[in-house]
Amino acid sequence: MELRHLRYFIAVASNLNFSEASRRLHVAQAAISQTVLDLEDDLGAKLLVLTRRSVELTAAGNAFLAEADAIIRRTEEAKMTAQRTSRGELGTLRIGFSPAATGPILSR
Amino acid sequence: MELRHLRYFIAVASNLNFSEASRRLHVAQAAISQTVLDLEDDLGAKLLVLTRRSVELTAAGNAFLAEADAIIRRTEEAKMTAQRTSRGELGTLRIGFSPAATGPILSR
DNA sequence: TAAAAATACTCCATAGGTATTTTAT
DNA sequence: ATAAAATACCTATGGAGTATTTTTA
Repeated sequence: MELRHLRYFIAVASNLNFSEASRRLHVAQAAISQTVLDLEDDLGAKLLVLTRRSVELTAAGNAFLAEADAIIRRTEEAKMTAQRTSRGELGTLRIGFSPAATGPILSR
Repeated sequence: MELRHLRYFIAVASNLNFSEASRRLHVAQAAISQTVLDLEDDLGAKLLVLTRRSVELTAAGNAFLAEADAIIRRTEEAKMTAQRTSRGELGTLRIGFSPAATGPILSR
């Protein structure tokens, strides 16, 4: 499983339509279809049912959609956190005495 | 960013050693090196510093490691949830009257 | 018949392997 | 000199595109 699988599934589940997801993601419909099938195969669970005139989520699909959404959001937060920590906007401020004038008085 | 990046980074950060991560993951050292560099590039933040005789995490690396760990664990939970829901072990039980004997008395 | 998803096939981008170089001590 | 990471290069897997078939209504 890769984030790509989650991103494509979310797009399909959000629109309940593979073709629409294809347009939104700028990825061919066949690629999305294949990726979602691969995901179902990896999970060992059906996520979608193709019904008359539309796509519906199974119970598993519903549950997984919420999880997938949370995971994608978390990856975005993780990226922000890394960037902000890197810039020194986030983290632990440690202040202390140094034995001499050798050590850092501010470190992270 | 894909889960592969997180998995490789976690392995390196856990062992503080690329070669050891390579052995554990059964993936060539060069591939891991490249993947972690790609990750740092994508994030726009250094995660590791190569110091004498070892690898160390930067503050950003430390923060990102915790996030990455949580994300990977969450993907595993999501998979379990989908499987269990699919098997009917998890979900919403809905019981009610049907107008006649036509509708389901148990649905999800 | 129409509209959408699955399948077939092809191609190419890139993940990953091997070999080598660089770096650090 | 040694050990480990980065770089170079090559190969091959599989992601994605186009075209077609299948399915559903």
